[in-house]
Amino acid sequence: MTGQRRAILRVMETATKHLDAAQLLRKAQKLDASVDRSTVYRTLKLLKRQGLIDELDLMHIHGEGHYYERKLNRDHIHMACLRCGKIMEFVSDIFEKLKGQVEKDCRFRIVVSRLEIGGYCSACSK
Amino acid sequence: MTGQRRAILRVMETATKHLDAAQLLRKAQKLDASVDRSTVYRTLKLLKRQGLIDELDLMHIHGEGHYYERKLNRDHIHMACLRCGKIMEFVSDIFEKLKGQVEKDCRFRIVVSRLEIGGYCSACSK
DNA sequence: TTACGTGCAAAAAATTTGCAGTTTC
DNA sequence: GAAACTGCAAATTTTTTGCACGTAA
Repeated sequence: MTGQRRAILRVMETATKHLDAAQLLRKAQKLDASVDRSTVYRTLKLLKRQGLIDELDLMHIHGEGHYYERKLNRDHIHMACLRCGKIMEFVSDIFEKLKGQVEKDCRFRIVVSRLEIGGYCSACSK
Repeated sequence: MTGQRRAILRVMETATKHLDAAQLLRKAQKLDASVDRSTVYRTLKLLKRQGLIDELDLMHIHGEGHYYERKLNRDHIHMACLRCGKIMEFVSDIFEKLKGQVEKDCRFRIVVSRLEIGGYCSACSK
């Protein structure tokens, strides 16, 4: 556990929205100016492998990069408005049921799952 | 409608598995040697916007690129085995129900949705 | 004809790697 | 002290863009 990793983890823990690698780098450098881009990528890969964070695309509304958020107890769906760009989250029992069905019907042991939906939010579909 | 686009479309239509941009380029060039990488990307963007193809990550099992498949009537889930790399598809009524719930409960008009699951297939979890 | 599509080459964006030196435990 | 981690710079990988030319309708 190094100072650089501590800074990156701190940023992930306190983030209020989904961050991409570049944003994460900038924020981590405010806590420890020595943090390098490659350390960010290396740490993200590590956290991903440990299952501590989730990687998102958010429907690539901005660019081709990835976004990250820490994994919480409860999985959630991400919805991205194709017009205003707003990202919404939604927890659903039906989603849990669906995953249960996949595990059972396909005999597939789920490690990670990602449901992203693109469309128009209530404000934008008026 | 140009010869290049025809070649790209033909490849998409006859593909038996998910192709990334580089594979699509190679296959399209076998039909029309003049097809350029940028035309592939431009055509993919077009087809994506028209809702004729879906873009997938397949959990980034190989590299950071995207995969493409033509959109069929019925949406399906993609499962990627983290050990053997096999990609499986699964159609589920519960998935349809989940999307209905999102549209209703969140007043969100769904245009495109993508559910990807990473884990271990039946053969690999033995 | 004329708007749209194309190849080419170069740039941009996103991520990874080799390496020599540092830090953690 | 050994193993793991780091910054740096350069390389890869993936996608996009500008531009002059070509082609479908």
